[in-house]
Amino acid sequence: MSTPNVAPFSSIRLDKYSPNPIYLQIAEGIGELLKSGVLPAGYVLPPERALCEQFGISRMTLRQAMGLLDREGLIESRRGRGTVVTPARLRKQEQELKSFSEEIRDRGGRPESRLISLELTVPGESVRDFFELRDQQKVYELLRLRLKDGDPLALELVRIPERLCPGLERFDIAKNSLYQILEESYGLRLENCIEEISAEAPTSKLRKLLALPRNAAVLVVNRKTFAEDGRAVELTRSTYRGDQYSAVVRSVRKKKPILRISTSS
Amino acid sequence: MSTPNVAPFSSIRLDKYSPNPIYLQIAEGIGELLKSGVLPAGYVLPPERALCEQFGISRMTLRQAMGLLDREGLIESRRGRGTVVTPARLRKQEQELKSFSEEIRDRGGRPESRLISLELTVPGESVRDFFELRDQQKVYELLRLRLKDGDPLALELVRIPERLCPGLERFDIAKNSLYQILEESYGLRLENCIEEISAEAPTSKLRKLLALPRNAAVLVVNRKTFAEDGRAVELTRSTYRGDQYSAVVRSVRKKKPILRISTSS
DNA sequence: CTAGAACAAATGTCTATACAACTTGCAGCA
DNA sequence: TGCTGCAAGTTGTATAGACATTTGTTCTAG
Repeated sequence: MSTPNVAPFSSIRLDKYSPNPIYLQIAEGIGELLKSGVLPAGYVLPPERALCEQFGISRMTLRQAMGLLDREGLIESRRGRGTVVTPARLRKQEQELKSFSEEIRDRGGRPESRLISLELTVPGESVRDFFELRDQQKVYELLRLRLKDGDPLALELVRIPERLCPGLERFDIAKNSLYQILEESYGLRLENCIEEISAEAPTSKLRKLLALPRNAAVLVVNRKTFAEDGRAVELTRSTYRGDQYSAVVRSVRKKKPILRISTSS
Repeated sequence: MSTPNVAPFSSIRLDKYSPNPIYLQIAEGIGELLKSGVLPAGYVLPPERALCEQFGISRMTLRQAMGLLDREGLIESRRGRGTVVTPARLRKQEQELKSFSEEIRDRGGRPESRLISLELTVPGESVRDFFELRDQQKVYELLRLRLKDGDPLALELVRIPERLCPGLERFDIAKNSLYQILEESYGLRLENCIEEISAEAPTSKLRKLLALPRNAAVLVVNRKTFAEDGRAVELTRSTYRGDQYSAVVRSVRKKKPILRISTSS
């Protein structure tokens, strides 16, 4: 149990003329102290009123900042007792939508991509329904081999409606991230996806492409991606080498009520 | 685009003497209207000041309620414009930690369990490190066959330190949910888990147990479960029939800043 | 010595208000 | 006609204070 001490907070400088509101500056400042470990897990924060005085702000404003930190699971407050720093492993961490390249890089690998084919075709019924297309509206079908550190890791079949990105074939898809092209050149801001992960035995064709050892399985990820406005953007089937790749998922136990105050930009 | 209309909100009754605070009552009331579809996606909520007057509360209190709804992705506010109801598919939905039984039931199946063995053993090094055990401290090893609608679906190996649940063998584990026993009889409140999902080719023993067809793969889920206080509680390896089961994951694109106010109980 | 009362300290809830920043539509002017 | 600028409406940010509720401690009465 550490003693509340105002000293570490003096490093936080408020800029009254910043475009960022005060409560955000406070939250970011304290958040830094928490994430960097300057304030260790179990540390008892000074009472709200002391911090208000320290920063020269009103209590509601401070509580707005504390709400953000609480929402991230960085601190935990209890009425009558005080506010303590949460141990790192209890902090929240949302499942994050990443492109193949982003994910491989996060895992410390070097991603690479080889375009096998790019076609513009009339989709089957299920794909057409998913994208809510009319008859004869086409979709791009992108077949790519994905590599990590030079070795084949996955085969990826991407489907995107032509309507959302006309002229996609003019981009150098092997060089640039597909997500980057969609976001920057077509203004499609991806927001969330749903993935269905299953296991299959590989076909012989796939065995060759991925250089699979005998008796290996593949991990199949079917991803549906949606834009901020809710439109379906992408339907992708990725087939990973089962001996080289695994998906990581983090879940939380459902609570009865809702939680705490924070603020939106 | 619908016209703001105060009428639907008159169904919300506030109880000044309820143990639940006003802002929670408001959030739950409006949340009901949103989730039930009484207020459809795209509906423009009355301005905050109108709602304040309607409910007879101050604006800050109303905004506390709105913050909760925003945090759940049920509504979206824009400065200068107003607040609209979010379409269902854009609403947030946290990845939820479920037991096998809970998950199968949610998918509309009938879960069943057959205990194959229950041993109390001294664990190997990696397991001991994970649970932070001293030499000679033991763990329960539970091997169960899991069935859905009478058919084998998965083989599950659960490891739990004896220290956390001494006398576990006295419970009828086939009948009762293990999670329920841990929570209700040992006070272990599970909070989150991390799962690593991979694909493998089954061993011949596994092929028999799960009645796997020729040339089928298995989906392997390694789950680490933690309690509210951060202690490691459970280490489980589940092996599912690849042709019968798939995992579903929902991810969101990372935003730059943080979001909005809400409150903790 | 203990049980209970009183108190102090901390967070939780709520009010009433003021001003800032953004959006939209409209009036008025060139 | 077309553009500018303004006014009204809406959400975002911030203040200062009051009281409620919970927890832990201290003091007192028995």
